[in-house]
Amino acid sequence: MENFRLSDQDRATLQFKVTTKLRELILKGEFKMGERLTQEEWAKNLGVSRMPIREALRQLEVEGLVRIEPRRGAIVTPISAEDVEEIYQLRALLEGQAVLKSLPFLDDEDINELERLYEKMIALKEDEKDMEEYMELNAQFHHILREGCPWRRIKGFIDTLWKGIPSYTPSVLSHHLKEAHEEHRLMVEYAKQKNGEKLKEVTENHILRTRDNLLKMIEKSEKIDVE
Amino acid sequence: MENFRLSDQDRATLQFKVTTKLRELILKGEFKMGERLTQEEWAKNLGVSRMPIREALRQLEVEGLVRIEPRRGAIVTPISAEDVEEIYQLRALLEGQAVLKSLPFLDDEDINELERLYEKMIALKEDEKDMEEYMELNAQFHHILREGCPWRRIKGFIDTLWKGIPSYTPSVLSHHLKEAHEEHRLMVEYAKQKNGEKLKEVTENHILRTRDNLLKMIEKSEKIDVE
DNA sequence: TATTATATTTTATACTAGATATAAAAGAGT
DNA sequence: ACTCTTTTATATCTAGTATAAAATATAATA
Repeated sequence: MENFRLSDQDRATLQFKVTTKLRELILKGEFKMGERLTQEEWAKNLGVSRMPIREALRQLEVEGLVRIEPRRGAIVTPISAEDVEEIYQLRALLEGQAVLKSLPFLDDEDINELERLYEKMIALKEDEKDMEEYMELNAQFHHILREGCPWRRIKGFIDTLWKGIPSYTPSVLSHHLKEAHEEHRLMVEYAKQKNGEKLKEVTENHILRTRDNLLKMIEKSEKIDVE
Repeated sequence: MENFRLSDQDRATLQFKVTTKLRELILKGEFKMGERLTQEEWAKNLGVSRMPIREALRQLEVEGLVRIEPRRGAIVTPISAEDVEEIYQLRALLEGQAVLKSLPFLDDEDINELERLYEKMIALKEDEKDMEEYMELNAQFHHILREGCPWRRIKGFIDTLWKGIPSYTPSVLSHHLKEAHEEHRLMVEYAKQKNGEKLKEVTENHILRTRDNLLKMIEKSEKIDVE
């Protein structure tokens, strides 16, 4: 009983739920490229009025998942390999900077939490159930690292990028686990040493390597689709 | 008659106008720190219903100008020196990357437009009226430079940062004009040469130097306020 | 009397639903 | 094939209702 962090504030508003639901559907690939998302249709589908849908769409526009044209509506713009490249390269750029600014503000409690999460991650098995858990722990790990950063905007941008990351199958993930574990270990190490520059460096490399692994996987799976 | 660029798409919706208006008011410092912005009050003030206000606030939240607490409403969070530091440092980071990715996609027409804008800027006088013109030309100049970049998200982030920049008095600006002119000249030069790395470098330095000038000015003006 | 707890009123947001305006599509006429 | 009109679909806006938080008043206890 030590973690009081709210999962995402207690945003129990309808608008928040609708945003989460639609984001999930888009990232799962439930919409075709360029498909139009009509407000009334989805209001019916989700059993709410049109306004929460409207507001959700406006937020998803900022996240880059839909494009809104005035008086024309929302057009879904799903994720391509180019998007993965963009998201991860920007994450490297921004999270590198964020952890550097964050580190001086992290206390012993935070560092302990990092280590605890690291231990949990290396203890996981590589089956489907545990990979979901891994995703969650990994997100928490990175979140704590940047949390101390006093810059509001950079944290907002990074959160947006995280929300735009499609969820990948366990097989994709398990391939990069060994490397990821070692990088995470180094990150904890440098955080303990309060070595900001080194922490920034390994964070950037960690994210860029993840990008390379994902792109390789996507390339492979696209080839299989064609055959 | 060669410039068909729409000022910001022809977003003639009420919601767009309201967002623009409220953003302007916040950046002008018309609200006190932490002041609550009630929907109904501003609906009356602007002569519209509450919904366009709601949507505007949600967008301004993403831009970091207000904070929305569920069932409590919008709280204005104005700009501090720390914010200026953050905005310009992030602009350097992101615009540097964006122009690098953009340059290969810029055609001769774009480069000519850059040069034309540069010529216009150096021809301006340093009085108030012309400084407003300078701000506009400068924004267009930077916009064209990054426009070719195929990454949606980075351009969205940069646009957000630009929207959050408070407008400064001519006296602040005129102090850095000579340096800015020289940097802009170099940027045109490197763009012509298709030298992406150099362009990135000078763009970053240009923005960071602007940051330093602004911070010095803010420091000075804050001292005057205290006396 | 002061102070805490509880009930009531007030205020503002979140939501629903209906009216309006606008843009794309279909159809009629040249 | 092209322009103009009509239709239809759908986003945008207004207005009214419900609900939650905050403020105030009332009661109870030390």
